[in-house]
Amino acid sequence: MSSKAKKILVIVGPTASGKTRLAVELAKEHNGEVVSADSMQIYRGMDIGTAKPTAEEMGGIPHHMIDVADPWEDFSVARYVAMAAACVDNILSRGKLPILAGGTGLYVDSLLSGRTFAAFAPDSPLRGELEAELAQRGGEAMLEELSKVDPESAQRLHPNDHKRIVRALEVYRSTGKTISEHNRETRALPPRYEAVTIGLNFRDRGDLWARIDQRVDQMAAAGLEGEVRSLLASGLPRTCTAMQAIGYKEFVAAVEGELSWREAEELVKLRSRQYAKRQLTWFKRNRDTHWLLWDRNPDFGNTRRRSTEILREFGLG
RNA sequence: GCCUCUGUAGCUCAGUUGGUAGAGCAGAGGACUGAAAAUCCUCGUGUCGUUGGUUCGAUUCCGACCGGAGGCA
Repeated sequence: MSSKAKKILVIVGPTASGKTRLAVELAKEHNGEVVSADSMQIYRGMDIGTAKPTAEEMGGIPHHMIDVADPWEDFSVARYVAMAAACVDNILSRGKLPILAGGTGLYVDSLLSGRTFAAFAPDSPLRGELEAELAQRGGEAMLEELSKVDPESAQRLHPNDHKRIVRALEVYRSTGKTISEHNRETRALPPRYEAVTIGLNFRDRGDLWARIDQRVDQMAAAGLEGEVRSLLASGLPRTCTAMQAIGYKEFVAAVEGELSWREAEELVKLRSRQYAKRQLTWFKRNRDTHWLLWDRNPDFGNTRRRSTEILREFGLG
């Protein structure tokens, strides 16, 4: 591994903010390849509802980390980082510019930070046991138990945050190390890449919402119902991670008659707006992001020029 | 036309035996280290339809009017 800084471009932003298109345009201009950072586009067979770029939208630019898992598989950040880092390194080794583009903040940050993950099998029965224990004893009791070994985490976590309580106990019981220790160690690691980050968003939130609504309408028109039906027909369990995706879980409910199609579509729009807000909360945390804000109608020409300036300042392009 | 019910936060509704009101959802903000499109936390003043009356005091009681739903002619 070379000590030379590995420079990459990162494009983040809420859903429907234009990341995919900007990434492709910049890849063409700067000899780049796109690495997706999207927790749902990794799944094969989930195309319409995840707004996966079509061959036409890719415009001949290689895209990585799309269609790398089957929907019934358990995926994870750890797996993402391992695979995505290999892609990025490979692109760099060929002298091209890696463009990391996606809306899953945890994946983006984990890849860039150099974070490592404890070596243990995530599919051990431990998690299920802990969940059962928590369901029986309650969050307070489990937090109290956690506080015996890891008071720091116990204090940080809310009794209702079951997922993270289980996770903290899981890490401790399977590695003998507390999650606080683990986090402290990984935070001290040097970043894996030197990144310039461009953030895409609309100046007026109402415009983003209109874009989201429009996109959901397009997904429905493009046949999301058929996609969901064939996933269900393949025997995919509806409790798997992939079926938690916005657009899929609501359409599954419609297929099963729990919601009308109209209600399902409205719910997808609502959940997408709420998701976009959470994404913004995450991305705003990075103070180094260069935000480029759209007016109602995105002007890609102008944004491409400004992106190129940002890349130059960073020593790329 | 008459009778009954109804009008409270953006929406659906509680409630105040008269002392100006609170939930869920929506919305806003935040968190986030192996499920992350997941998960979790915080935030509730609004002419209590309008207008008269009774009262120290009315969103609450009474009347009229306006809007909505239903019933009878």
